[in-house]
Amino acid sequence: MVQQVDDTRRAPLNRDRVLRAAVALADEAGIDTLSMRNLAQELGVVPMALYKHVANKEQLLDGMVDVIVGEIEPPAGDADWRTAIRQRILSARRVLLRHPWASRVIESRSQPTLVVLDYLNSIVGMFRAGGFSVDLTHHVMHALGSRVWGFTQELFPTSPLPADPELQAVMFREMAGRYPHIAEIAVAAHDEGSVVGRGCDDQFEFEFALDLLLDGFEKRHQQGWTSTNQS
Amino acid sequence: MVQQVDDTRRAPLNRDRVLRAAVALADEAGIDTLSMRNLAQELGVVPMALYKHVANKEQLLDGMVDVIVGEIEPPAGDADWRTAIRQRILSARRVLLRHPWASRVIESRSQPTLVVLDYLNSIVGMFRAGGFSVDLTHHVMHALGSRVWGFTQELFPTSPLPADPELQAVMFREMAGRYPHIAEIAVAAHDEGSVVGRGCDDQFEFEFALDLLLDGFEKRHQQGWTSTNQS
DNA sequence: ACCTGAACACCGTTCAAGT
DNA sequence: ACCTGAACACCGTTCAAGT
Repeated sequence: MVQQVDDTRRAPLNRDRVLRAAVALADEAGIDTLSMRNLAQELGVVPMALYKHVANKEQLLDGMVDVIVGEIEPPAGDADWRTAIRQRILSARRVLLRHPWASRVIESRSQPTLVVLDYLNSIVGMFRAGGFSVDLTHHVMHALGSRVWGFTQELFPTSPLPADPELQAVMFREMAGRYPHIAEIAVAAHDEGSVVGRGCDDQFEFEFALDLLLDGFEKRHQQGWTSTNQS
Repeated sequence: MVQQVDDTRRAPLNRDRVLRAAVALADEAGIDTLSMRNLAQELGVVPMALYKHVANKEQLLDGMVDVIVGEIEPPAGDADWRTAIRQRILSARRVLLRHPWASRVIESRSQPTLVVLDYLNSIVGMFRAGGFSVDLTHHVMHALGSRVWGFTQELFPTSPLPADPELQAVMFREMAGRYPHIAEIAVAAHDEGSVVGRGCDDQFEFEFALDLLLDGFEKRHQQGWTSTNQS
């Protein structure tokens, strides 16, 4: 039995097994726990054995992003540009929600991989297929920014509230005194009448901003906007 | 002379001197070079001496963000909400461009400091003063995201092009073959007729996206949008 | 030729010994 | 009581010694 476990672990390593183990480790233990040393231990090999399949840690992270991109659904062929892009981005978002570390890793990449370029190229192509000019498509991709991956840079990560409800109330009263405007919109986050902000509906916020952007894209497209003829 | 330098360095440390030295070190040598050990050396003290003024490295980074926020211009009192907010955000952007490490550090914070809350509170207040409902202001702040700081999460940092123009041409031809849509919009980045994308006008892209968002905010405000009455 | 243990050059932070 | 050197528990990666 122990022998069998050893055999499994000693199954020949390859790049794919390394990457999948890295994704699994990051999913389970968090990205901070993902070190070359920990990953090697997880795979039952010596740390240096990893360096035969990835040149260094940066390339490991690149490969992990590629695994994630592979999980994004291909575009629905029949829909108009707006719904097709919307669906694709929301699919990317579902993938990122399954892998909470992924947005941080994506942000940290300095060079896109071929797989990433494929994904971006296909999104760009969807705007072009929808009749967008090269010029407008360019600016629209910039405006989308990290939202093509399905994530927004939040102002600050939803700070976990203290468990003690009394302490919550104290914190909230302090907030309301010093930061009345923030307190106001924190309460507006939900309409169940609770006094304390319990965090927001991230999905709603994401779609609100995405649709607002798509509205603007559509309008400029219809108006024949170009970077040189704008008012 | 040497004595005098030593005296300067041994001037009593305080939190402010530590933070300013950290900002200066990050500006000059990059955020990766900013370690507690390097910072201490820069200040001519032993590493552990820093821990009397900041609890740990996280708090040092928090303090550095506070320094940056202090450089953002206060709001112009007389303008309408749209121009006032626009000006403020573009001021924040100029600050961030002076401190290239700042956006990454801001993103990495897990709890906003009091100074950061002050800044955000004042932005929220600007929407409220412009007549925005609490509800709409809430969603609008989310849609703005990191743009209230004056930065966009780029899809991938402008990868420095190889110096060799011949190598550039080869790379571009490969790109055009594999990623025709990306190649197309890369060329559109500028109209000087060069074949190779030389990076984009970041300021133009930022303002394009910001104005598109502000347009959308204005429209929804005028229409009396609420999260419950939307079509 | 392949594999890998030890070592290198770093981290942030703890802790106990020295003043 | 204050200050600080040494040490701890980590990193990613190099390199040379062992098979």
